[in-house]
Amino acid sequence: MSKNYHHGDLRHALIEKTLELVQADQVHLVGFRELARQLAVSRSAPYRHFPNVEALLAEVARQGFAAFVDVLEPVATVKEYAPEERFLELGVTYVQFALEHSAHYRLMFDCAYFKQEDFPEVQGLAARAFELLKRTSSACMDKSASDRDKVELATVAWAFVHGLSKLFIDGQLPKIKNQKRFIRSSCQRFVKLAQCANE
Amino acid sequence: MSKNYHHGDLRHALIEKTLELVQADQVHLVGFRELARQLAVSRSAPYRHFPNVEALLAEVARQGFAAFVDVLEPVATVKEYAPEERFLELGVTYVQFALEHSAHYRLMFDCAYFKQEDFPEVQGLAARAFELLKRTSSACMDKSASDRDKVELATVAWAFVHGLSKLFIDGQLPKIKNQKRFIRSSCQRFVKLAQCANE
DNA sequence: TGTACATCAGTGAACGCGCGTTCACTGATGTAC
DNA sequence: TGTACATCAGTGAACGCGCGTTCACTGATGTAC
Repeated sequence: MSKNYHHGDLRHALIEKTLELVQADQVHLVGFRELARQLAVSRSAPYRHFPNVEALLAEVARQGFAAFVDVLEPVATVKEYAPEERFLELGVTYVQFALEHSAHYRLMFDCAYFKQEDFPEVQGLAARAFELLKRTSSACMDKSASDRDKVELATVAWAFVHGLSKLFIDGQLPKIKNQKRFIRSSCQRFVKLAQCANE
Repeated sequence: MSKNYHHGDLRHALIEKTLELVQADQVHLVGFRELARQLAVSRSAPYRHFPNVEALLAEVARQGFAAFVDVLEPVATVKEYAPEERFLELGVTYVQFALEHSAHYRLMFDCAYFKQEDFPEVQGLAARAFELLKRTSSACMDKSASDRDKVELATVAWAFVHGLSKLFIDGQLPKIKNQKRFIRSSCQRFVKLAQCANE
């Protein structure tokens, strides 16, 4: 494989470079010209792999969601856990994924980058993630709980983990010493909420 | 005041138009040229009022934070309320402000628009808002609670209201029938959490 | 094993566009006398 | 009350820039015979 002409795996390189720029708070630089420049490739080369920038961003988000579901699903299905334990671990896993893959997380949930409705595969994966959350939180409720209540609890839980992730990622929190410990303990507080909801 | 030459209050008009575009999910259109076009004014007119677009966005955010603090502060200082009541009302007020002023809220908390560290006045107002939240949530805790615990509870509360606001604003929630009622009831659930934290 | 050919991935020039910003200018407004 | 002048807010032409996108092209790779 020649080093000068055929890049080898430009498609993959475009995706990686995009993540790198997002991570470095430089989304405004994500564009075919700039990417081509940074990858030392001609301006028009990216068009071999994506019809336009939006499609590239959507593909990155899709991969992010796929990885997200892959990480959450096993946690949501551990049979040995009690419902509250599963709920807790799912929350912790959610926030940790967001922090470890912050560039992905940003692209996944910031509607400014691409129109989710134009990419049904992305929507499908996002819906699966929410379903996992709903199923796991619902398992902590009384069997008599209405579907409306279940959706509400899932939404409240989602708001919490999403908000926490966003504040961390955007650097808006006052410094916290032991981040992992903080995430776990705040999620623990949160699970109690589900128990209160039954009362 | 001539209608054709002197605009009258271009500064104000620029701010309003910016909010209008953000509200309509068209932040990408916010720029001096486009604003000038929409306000039927020459390209260079905006420079009479702001040195650059970032300064305009920061000013809009500053006004947003000022209004935010103005709305939260009275709620946080109602003496007739019990601590838990104040905490609850503050949360409800927070989310309602975010939804009623969603364009402002976006500019206030999305770090992509301008560098907050370059605008100390904005930072100061943001810090005041967090202080209000911290003071109000702390009042619900045992007197023996450490400052660390107080910051933690405030952060958890912030994560929740911020996450809920963001999900609503970005249209990522499944449809909810009675939005106001939902906000109140989920904040109520949340306040119980503060009580649990004392146990 | 060698050659001919199809295919694929990247090139580089070119088009048109919108942006930010500067600058000498001018019309409108307010103020001093 | 009227005039002269300073000041302010907007004009419009111009500069340079980076972007997305198209298009005819060519070098590299793989495959069939």
